[in-house]
Amino acid sequence: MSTDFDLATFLPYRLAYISERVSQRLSADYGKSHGLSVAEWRVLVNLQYLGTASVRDIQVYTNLEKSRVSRAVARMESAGLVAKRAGAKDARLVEIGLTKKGVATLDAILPPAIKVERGLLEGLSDAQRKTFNEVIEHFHRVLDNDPDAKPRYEATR
Amino acid sequence: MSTDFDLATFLPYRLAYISERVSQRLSADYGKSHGLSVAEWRVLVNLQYLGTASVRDIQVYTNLEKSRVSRAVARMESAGLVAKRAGAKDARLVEIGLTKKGVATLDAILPPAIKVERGLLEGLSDAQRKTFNEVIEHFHRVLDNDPDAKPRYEATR
DNA sequence: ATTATATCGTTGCGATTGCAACGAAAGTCA
DNA sequence: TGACTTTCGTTGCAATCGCAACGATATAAT
Repeated sequence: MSTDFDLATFLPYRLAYISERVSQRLSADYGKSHGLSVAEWRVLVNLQYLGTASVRDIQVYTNLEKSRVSRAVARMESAGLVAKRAGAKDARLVEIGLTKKGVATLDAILPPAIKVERGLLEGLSDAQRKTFNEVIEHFHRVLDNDPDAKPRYEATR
Repeated sequence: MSTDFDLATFLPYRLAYISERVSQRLSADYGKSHGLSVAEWRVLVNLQYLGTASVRDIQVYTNLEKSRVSRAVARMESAGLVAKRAGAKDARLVEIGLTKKGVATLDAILPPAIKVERGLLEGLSDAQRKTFNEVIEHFHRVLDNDPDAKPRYEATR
């Protein structure tokens, strides 16, 4: 029977497409200039926000799979951007923090990213921005109540 | 100096996160039941929409890299979902079309996907939906005018 | 016609991914 | 204390990815 279906107007596709495009634009800055991957970018940014964090912390905040975080951190350690040491209280945890070089990289990388975001939001009214955020939050709530969806913050994945 | 920066409120991250979550929810349906990847799902859906298409057509419509399309089509051919034959007019092109099995799979896969979309959009006012689409379109326009962004439809990539 | 250029689809390659399994280190309960 | 369970981070593995290079075909230029 196959109903006529246009991918271009399909919400999940539209979300994926705009998301990819924005992400690609961001990495045009931090990828070229500093050779960072998306995962590494997210980890870097979160370390600044969290100060010191375990792999698990980062995993939750960045919504990245834990082996991806682990490997991103390993690469960044080799690159001298972060430092790792065994947890003081809990030896299972690893305390990860930014090095000076990491902070410097962050300071070089963050402004252009913020600039891109500003460029995207410019020209929108406050009402439009507000509604946009409300709608996204609505999507999340729908998924929160959907047993087949992944939880918003997942412990182990 | 590192300004305080919260990833959670950063637009590109919010887009990536909701997009991932929705996509994950979708594939919970078509992935489990039919073993399809995201690429294969998009190709399948577009073949129904386009009728017969070349790799290049699909590449443009689905916004997937061409080798990804090529491999997705190859896998789907092995699975008996699509049929390939050399182009009649232009021998460089490949004419790809759905088989009966492909159509049947599509008919099994599309309704749940549409249902998920409906669930997401339910509870929103028409005004909210309209604004949401306008905002996304605005993002695209900003990127269209950004020389560092990837074109909306790219010829070869 | 011949040469040069462009397009299409596939494939080799190295890198990255997610998943599952694992050892190490807490935590729980008797 | 000792046995069992849970949590944390890493790693092996197979699958997938994007990029670049390629052969094949078509188009353009002279």
